[in-house]
Amino acid sequence: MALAHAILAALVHQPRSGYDLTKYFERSIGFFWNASHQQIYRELAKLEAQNWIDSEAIAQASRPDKKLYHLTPLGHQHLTQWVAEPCEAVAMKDDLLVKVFVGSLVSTSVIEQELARHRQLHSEKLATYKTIQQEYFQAPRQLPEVDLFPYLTLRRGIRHEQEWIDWCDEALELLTKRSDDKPV
Amino acid sequence: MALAHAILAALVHQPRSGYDLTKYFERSIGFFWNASHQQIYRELAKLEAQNWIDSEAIAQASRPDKKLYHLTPLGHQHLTQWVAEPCEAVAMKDDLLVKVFVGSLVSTSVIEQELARHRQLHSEKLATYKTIQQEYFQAPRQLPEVDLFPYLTLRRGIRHEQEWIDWCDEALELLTKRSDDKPV
DNA sequence: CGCTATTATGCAATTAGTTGCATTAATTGA
DNA sequence: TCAATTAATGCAACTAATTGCATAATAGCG
Repeated sequence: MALAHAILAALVHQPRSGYDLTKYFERSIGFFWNASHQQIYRELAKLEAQNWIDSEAIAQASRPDKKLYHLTPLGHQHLTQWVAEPCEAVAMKDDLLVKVFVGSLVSTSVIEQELARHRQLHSEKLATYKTIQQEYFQAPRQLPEVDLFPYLTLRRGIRHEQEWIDWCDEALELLTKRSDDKPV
Repeated sequence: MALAHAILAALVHQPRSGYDLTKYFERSIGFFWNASHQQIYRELAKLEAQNWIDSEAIAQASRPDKKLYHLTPLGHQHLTQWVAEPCEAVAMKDDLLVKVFVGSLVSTSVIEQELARHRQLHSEKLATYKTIQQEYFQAPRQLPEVDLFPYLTLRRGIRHEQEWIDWCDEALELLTKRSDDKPV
């Protein structure tokens, strides 16, 4: 049910259309919960049927019409309740690690290249996060509470990407040192 | 298709039964790819039908009989090919972060308690990983290549859990400092 | 005028994962 | 001897997610 709740969370401060939500799930909340537009539209229909959200048809002149979804009091209540519930720690699930685990099946350079590539991907993501941090969160201790929480999730993103980079470096160092010892 | 490949990976060095695999997915490879026994048995049937693995019936006196699954040359070939393919970075997906994101909906202490609880869960996991490290990987630079790769995945686990703990600490520090300023 | 991009919404099929239930056999401890 | 635990395997129903396809309207460019 977490997609449902992620959508409710995205509607707390403002109404959004399915399209808006799709965009929103490509940044912000999408940094730790992603969903395709197909998923989002399907879920919106369910949520509206349950009366956790309702929709407002907006006719637009310069663009196709849209439906703006608002959180209902019932939806707000359910979201609040869900936030207060404890949840389990999610387990890692990462195919790259499965590949590394049996990395001895292929040439070391294949793994090295893949690690270098992922290091690059993560450092790009880190740069994105750091830009957001600099633009919106200059003085975290002065933030109003509503903004402190999103800031904390951004901090998690930054730490996460940094951790990835550091691990890639450690792994690459160990692998390259080894291939120095045993050249092909 | 990654569960299929995770199973193949688990069978590279030795044959295992569905039950063995279930146990294996509770540790080792399961630290970064988990699966229930129902999933595993279903997948084993598929893999055998594709001839990527084959089974050997083992009659046991002191226990129920079992089926030992072996990787076939075809399965080995597909696994090797899959390992060599590049893969995408997996996005984070974590309900705790969704909850923190809209943490302002509930009392700060609710979030603080949840963060403290997760900090505990992650430090327990970290302790598990560190024990494994000490028992099996004393001298990483002297490891044969086959063991170096699993060691690298363990290192990732350790860094990951440490990163979680550090983030929880940072978050708790920011939240408690704030609640000092504005007591209820 | 036609092409591409953007905005906007959705259905259908398939694959992956979760949850609940079920069975058989032996071991161990009360 | 009975109950609980461990070893062992699996089906069925349901939910969640991915993939592929489809449509429609407008804007902007050449």
